[in-house]
Amino acid sequence: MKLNQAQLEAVQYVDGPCFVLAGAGSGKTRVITIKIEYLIKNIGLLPKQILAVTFTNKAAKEMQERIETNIGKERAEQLTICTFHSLGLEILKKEYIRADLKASFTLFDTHDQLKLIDEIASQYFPRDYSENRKELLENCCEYISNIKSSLITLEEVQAQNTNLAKVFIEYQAYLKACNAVDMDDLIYKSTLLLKNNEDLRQKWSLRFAYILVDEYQDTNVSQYQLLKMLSSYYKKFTVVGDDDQAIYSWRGADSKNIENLSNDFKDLKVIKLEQNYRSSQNILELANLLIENNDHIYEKAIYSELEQGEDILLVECMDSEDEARYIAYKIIERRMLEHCKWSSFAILFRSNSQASIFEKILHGSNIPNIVYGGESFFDRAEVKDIIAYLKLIANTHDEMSLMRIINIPRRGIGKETLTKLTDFSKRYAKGSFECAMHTKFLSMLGPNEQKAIQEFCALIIKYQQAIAKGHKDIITNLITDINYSQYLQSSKLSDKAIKFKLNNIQTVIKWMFELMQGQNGQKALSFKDAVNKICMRQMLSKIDGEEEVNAVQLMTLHSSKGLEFPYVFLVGLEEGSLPHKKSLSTDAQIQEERRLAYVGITRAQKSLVISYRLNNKTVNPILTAFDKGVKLKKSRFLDEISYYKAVKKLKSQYKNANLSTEHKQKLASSALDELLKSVGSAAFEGR
DNA sequence: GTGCCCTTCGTTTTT
DNA sequence: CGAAGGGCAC
Repeated sequence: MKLNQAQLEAVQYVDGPCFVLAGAGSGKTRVITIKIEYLIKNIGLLPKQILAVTFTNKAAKEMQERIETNIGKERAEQLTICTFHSLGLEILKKEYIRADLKASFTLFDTHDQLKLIDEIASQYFPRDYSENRKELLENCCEYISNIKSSLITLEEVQAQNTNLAKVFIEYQAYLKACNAVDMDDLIYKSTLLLKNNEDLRQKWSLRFAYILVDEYQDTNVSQYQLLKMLSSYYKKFTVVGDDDQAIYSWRGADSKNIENLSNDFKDLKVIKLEQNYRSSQNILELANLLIENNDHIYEKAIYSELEQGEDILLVECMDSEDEARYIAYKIIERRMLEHCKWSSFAILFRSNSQASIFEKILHGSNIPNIVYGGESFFDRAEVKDIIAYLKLIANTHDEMSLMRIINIPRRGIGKETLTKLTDFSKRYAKGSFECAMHTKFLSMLGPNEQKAIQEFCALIIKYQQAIAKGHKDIITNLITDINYSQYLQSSKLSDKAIKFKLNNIQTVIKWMFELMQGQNGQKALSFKDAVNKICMRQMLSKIDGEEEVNAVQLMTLHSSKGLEFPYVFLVGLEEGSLPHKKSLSTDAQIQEERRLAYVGITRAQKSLVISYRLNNKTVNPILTAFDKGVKLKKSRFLDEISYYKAVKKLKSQYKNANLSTEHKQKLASSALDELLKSVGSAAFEGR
């Protein structure tokens, strides 16, 4: 496929800063990949001089693969294609001394972070803490994250002299004591580092002769500053973005960065990509109608030369279960009409919690499905445990991990001993692990506790030494070494649950192994780097070994960004759900919710089904009492797209009232199951 | 120090 | 209802 005029211009403009305003489905990823190829083949840049920043790991991986097919694996591997966060990690890894870290620094994940903030907040806000802890915690987290994403310095925070500021200062101090950084620090610290040190700025900006940034509308102040500093020598970059798809303002992203760009770079070249190659006319028409209700920085008009396409369906459902059944039915219907992969279907929702009902009904209907994202895997106790072990081995200063696992499995180290340890560590201002090995500390304990502590420390050190000697495979011994399965067995769980948990642990171990071996053309990582990658949720293979499976894709609107699917179901279009009830108060919030809906609609290539529920009845009748507003109201976004005009057909066949018992039965999971069997599901596999 | 029972809560998005 | 975490009793 050839490039159109605008795309070609975007690829060939290499003389200075360039902003590509790329509407949904306008081939922006293609422009980036082809531009990289162009920079190497026509401009003569070396692959290692090029940096491409994406927003998610998934996008980075995809881009890497695409480029590989264009310029060959060997050259593609020398490119730097990563997220802002991994770039930050890279910088901190190289400049750890200047960043006031030890080489073995590790990452605090969201759990560690929350626990720590909880602890600190309880000291500074004792009253609020007992009254509305959750809200307080949320505020503190938000505050800390805001400071970092807005690039506010520690000195500036200190000057605020508020309790929140004190929480921030103590939080940072604790992280430092743990020789750890949090997610936001990866960008915050590396940006400050380059900002305050001319030599480092020089060094890093010399390294990248050309920088490309995808999803630019979702960058925050710190990320933008980082881009500015990294490009300060050559001043050549291309950022690609679409203000209509800005959906991360809650994370500090600010599409004002788009405006700043033209202020900061007077010679900025702006190129608009307005032709959509993804969606049918009907889908695009609907998307445009919706997004017209938002404010825009640059006007743009997306158009498509594709066919009119199928009618968009708007489906009214009784409740979630009906909605899920209807979708299951539609999927099977489609598969009977034409050959298509399960993975051609996507179900998109506002929040992760909406996934489970679809998962359940699809599963009951023998429809393979995969739920993307959702932190559930990393929320499991056994996964947190094993990761804590890995983190502690990588970095013995990590107090959070130490405290988590010092008595898991049970070693007879209880509250008493831990209080002693904490006190000792405070008194001598040393890390707990160091103190735990101190004879003076050990002498304070009874013989059993002494032995337990010593054995624990010896275990950690044993692994550290083995890893230092390069025995990568030793981590596979860790689980047996600590007797984790025995620990699980003593917890009177079912055999099935134990097996499941052990399997989860094996998954983590497998990731570690893969990362350290360097599979899929990735370079082999050190133990410590592998641990950090896992903390960043950057593993090579999927959870449960589910590679690119042929299954219906279930995901949030946020994680659907950048993807496309032939058949899309956009579900739960009700007030409170989309727009979300927590985002109703300001117009800016509503606009962001509207963009979310826009992102959802524009994922669809051929067919789009939008559904909403009439009732909030959950699977659980008792919960209905809890949700006393049983009736749901149609989303305002549905009014805005005035479906009598844009949506060609209003399908209300699924209203409960109109549905005969027989019909309903047919739609029930068991019937779907039979329907599928009677046709022979094997006939529909593949293509 | 461990284990069990009780309360609480279900209200968003992710590197 | 069901998970998860805190508190309390052995």
